Amino acid sequence: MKPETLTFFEKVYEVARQIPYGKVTSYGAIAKYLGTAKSARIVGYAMKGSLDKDVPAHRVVNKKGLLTGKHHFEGTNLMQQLLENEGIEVVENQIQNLEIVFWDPAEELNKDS
DNA sequence: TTTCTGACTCGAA
DNA sequence: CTTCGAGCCAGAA
Repeated sequence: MKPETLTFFEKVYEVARQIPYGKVTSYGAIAKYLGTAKSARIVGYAMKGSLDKDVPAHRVVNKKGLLTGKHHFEGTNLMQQLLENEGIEVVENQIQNLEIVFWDPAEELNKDS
């Protein structure tokens, strides 16, 4: 199908949907993978809509591993609970061992899908 | 149509 | 350490 028919949102969903269990990525990483590294904020905006989809939005955090989008989840610690449930350490809204659990779509994902 | 607002990021002051 | 501006795209008013 034509890429032009795919909106930025849809592309974000496809990438986010493929985040492996126990791993996380950043808005910027997804944006960069899509070719628009500077549109990281749009990725975040897209994630908000992804809450109604089969997208593990809780696995997407900002570049520093901070749970900046936790306020968009039901509770104040739901996002953290979900991450910890996957074996990810979260302290003070920040992911621990980020370098270990970080998943870069640009390196682990093929555009050919 | 324009204008504003965001789960962001980087660089500069 | 903090604060600001710019860049990006989509959707609502």
